[in-house]
Amino acid sequence: MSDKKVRVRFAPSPTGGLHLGGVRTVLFNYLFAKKHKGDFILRIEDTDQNRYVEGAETYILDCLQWCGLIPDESPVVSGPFAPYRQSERKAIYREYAERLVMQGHAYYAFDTPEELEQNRKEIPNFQYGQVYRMGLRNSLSLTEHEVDQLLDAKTPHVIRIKMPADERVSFNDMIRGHVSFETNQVDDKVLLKADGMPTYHLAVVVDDYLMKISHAFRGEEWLPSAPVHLLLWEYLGWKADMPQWAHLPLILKPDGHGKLSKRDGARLGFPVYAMNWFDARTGELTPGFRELGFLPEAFLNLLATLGWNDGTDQEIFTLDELIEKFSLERVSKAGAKFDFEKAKWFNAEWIKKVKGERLKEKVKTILEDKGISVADEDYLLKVINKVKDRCVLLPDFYQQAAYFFEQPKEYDINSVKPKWTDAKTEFFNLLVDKLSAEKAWDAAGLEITFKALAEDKAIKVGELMLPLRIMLVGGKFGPHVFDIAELIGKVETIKRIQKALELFNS
RNA sequence: GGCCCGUUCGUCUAGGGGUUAGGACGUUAGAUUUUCAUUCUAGAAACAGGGGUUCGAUUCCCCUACGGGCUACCA
Repeated sequence: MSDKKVRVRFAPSPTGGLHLGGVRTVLFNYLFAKKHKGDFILRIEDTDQNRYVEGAETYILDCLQWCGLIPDESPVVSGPFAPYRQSERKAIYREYAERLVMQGHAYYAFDTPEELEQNRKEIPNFQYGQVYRMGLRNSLSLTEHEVDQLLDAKTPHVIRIKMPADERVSFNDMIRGHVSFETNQVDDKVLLKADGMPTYHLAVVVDDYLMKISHAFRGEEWLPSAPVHLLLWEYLGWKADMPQWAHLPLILKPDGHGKLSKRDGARLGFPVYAMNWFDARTGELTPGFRELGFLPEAFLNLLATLGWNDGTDQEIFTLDELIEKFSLERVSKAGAKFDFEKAKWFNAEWIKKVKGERLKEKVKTILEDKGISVADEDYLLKVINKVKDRCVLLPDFYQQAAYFFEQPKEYDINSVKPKWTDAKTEFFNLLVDKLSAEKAWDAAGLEITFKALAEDKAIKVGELMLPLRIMLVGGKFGPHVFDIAELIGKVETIKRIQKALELFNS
């Protein structure tokens, strides 16, 4: 690695929500940058007017915010290489494209999209390149005079790279090692579109150069266009400054085949986007990990271990640990199928690991959204610490915590009724008296009182525990019953027993 | 079709010329929990196939198969 400052960039196009794979690319960029005390830049690649979606850029920003992966330079924080939106850099690219034309490494092409479409249909394996370009309308096949005329008449045209014949371009990928391509196999990619906007190919090279990017991470789907980019770096005379590349393995569908897509999430019932994405045009809402109840720590953790490991058995990592331990040599080459079950496991682990305090605001919101008012935050914290080990997703806190704040709405009566007896009614009536007289109100003391009375009445404790649970909780779940009684307090405990007693006896 | 990349339990993966091929999720069985979950213990479960190289290959090489990606004036 050279001694130049590490600068990496995440360069999404604002066309919709941020996909799992996108966030993982951000993560790896971020980890690499922070590990090497470098800069992490966010650059918006909005060169396609047609696919631009309102709100997508804000979404990306919010998403990075949620994950805690904050860029050092971006359209909003700015920096020495602004602007960071390619649409605002439009004028820059033309100059370089023209330069390539002058040097003979690129040329004007006047073919209409329809003509090309026609060719692709009629000629098997049609490629705009070596074989066919002289038969098409461009500044290579036309005379200088004809070209000037077309240009003067403002004929719509693009600029294409002229792929050289019979060359082998190769480079060293940080993940894959040596990769090489035959130039004859690559077509003359469009560099500058008819609307004057650059394509990704030109823009990424120009901006990576201008923004002094040292290492470039992107998905494996970009590997086939690497030779184009490589040649561009060379032709523009920047080869010495070319970033080192790393093509990340893809995240695949859990079942069938192919890249994981938004559709798969809907089909298989799990999120694919980081956060909810609402498409104003279609009115469609695509669910996200955040809203489903994932902690950002867990989300990042599961993404990090999808294609990377530290060589030990450790699976749970904090962001700081990831920064410390991350290394590209340990990124795997093969694509990984996404496993939502394991994703949930990561979240459960993080809910257990994290301090109750960290969960307070989130749980409060969940409860309040369900109409439960949370006045006492210390009490909430106690409740959270009692039940957090039983929650996989944040919304699970509703079921696990609601009964600490209000009487059960529903009772699992069927678990009690068949074995209900008058003796039990008598027991609980006596219990109410005993509890009323209880001085100290703590779980251990309550349990002693309860068991003593049971023995006195000659009823098996086991016969009484479940009814008491149903009385306090409403169902067969939750922590130790006496812990619950202690927390909800004397008055509430007695109230619930009395109310349930009426229900059981009606 | 062409080009490129890849291939260890169902899934994520560790390992690496000589190992009882390790871990995790999930799954199965059991223990603990007078509920449920947690936790704990145990079990089933993998080197795609064929050729080389080698004393020895799952590991290195080649081929095949399979999987994936790209093949737009999209990124």
